[in-house]
Amino acid sequence: MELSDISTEEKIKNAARIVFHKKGFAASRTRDIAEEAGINLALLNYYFRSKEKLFNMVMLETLQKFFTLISSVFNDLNTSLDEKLEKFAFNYIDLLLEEPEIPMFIMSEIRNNPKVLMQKFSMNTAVFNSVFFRQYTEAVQSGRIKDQNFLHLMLNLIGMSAFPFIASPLIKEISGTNEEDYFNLLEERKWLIPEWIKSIIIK
Amino acid sequence: MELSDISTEEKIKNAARIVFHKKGFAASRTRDIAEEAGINLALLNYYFRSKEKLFNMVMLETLQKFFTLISSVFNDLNTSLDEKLEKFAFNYIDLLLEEPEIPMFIMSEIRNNPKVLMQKFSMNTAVFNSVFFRQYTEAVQSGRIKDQNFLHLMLNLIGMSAFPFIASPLIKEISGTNEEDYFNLLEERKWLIPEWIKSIIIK
DNA sequence: ATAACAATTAAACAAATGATTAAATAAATG
DNA sequence: CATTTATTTAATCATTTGTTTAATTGTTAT
Repeated sequence: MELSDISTEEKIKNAARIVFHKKGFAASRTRDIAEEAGINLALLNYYFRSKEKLFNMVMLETLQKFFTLISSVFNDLNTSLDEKLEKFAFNYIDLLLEEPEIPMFIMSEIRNNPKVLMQKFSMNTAVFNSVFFRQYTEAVQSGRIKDQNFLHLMLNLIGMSAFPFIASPLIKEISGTNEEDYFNLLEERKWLIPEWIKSIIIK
Repeated sequence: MELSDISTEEKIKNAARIVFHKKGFAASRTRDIAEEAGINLALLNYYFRSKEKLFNMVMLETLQKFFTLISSVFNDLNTSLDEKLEKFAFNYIDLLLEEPEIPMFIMSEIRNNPKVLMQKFSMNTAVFNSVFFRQYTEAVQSGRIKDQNFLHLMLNLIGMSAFPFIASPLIKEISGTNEEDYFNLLEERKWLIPEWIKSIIIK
């Protein structure tokens, strides 16, 4: 019983993640999720109490994954500023190649739920109190890099990595690029983005 | 009658644009739109035949606005490559400061509707057969700038401009930046992005 | 002014959808 | 084995939501 319990519950959660990530909360039907999971509709409310509770669980795990990655790179005491740029682009794009819907999912859902879910994370610590931030500030003060708002760096680093996934359907359509070529382009960016960022911030 | 007809129809379309842009198709209720327009619910189906038709109209106008801007900058015969970078960042961010929801709206809706709406535009001409593209190719061949896929440039240019709007709620939340400071940051980017792009592509 | 047409409204309909129930089946326990 | 507990299912409920209808009001033209 133990095993099958976990199994069914996991099946639902996995299906919910797939459907919610792809279509967002409002466009996702509980029947879609039940079908995707291959289970009876009522089981969804048996294991989780409502569509909303199930969604919150998926959202929480997704944000967790995102911020765990950020924090582990940005708060590593053993890497330099440059190494952090390299590691972030590489690990983040790698993650998104496995789950390309994550950026769109997070951004589009947060525009509806303002800040409810966010506050459970110590995101400020992960980013703005990070070792990365300290190293950046020091590099500015020592005159090695330009004195630009740290937010610009974050927007450029995260944006350069995530935007190609967010805009993927549009870009593929207008450029006529196929799946494989687009994948190769993203692989290239793992190496190019750190170089680009460096050439942007260096004096 | 003429005047009030147009007025009511416009009221509905404006309300639809506001609601659809903010919440997307699936999360928008026809009743929301009617209320936003200050009209009776039935008038929505009287003037437009369905929620979907109304949505398509809004989507079409939004894409129109976006691609008109792109094309007018990228196909100007009287500006250089560098001037086009400057003009695009400036005009595009200016447009988005007035309607910040546009990027999120376009990207999130296109992930559901694959390519239906897109083909009505000559986007390929606006971007990949553009004067801009030709100037870029020539600059590469003459050895002035690096030989990198044109798509990287497009992703970086559009991404750097649009991503701050897409990620606005998330970034404001984790950085604790208020509305005014974020606005100033975006104003700064109108000037910074062209410089960044140049330093990325220059040899 | 009145007939014809257009615009507006309140009410209702029908389908979709999140949630619940009660019965059936499976598993665990003693 | 008998009983209790957990899981699963089919059917149903209640609400939401896009759309329609029928009546009312407003406008135009003869």
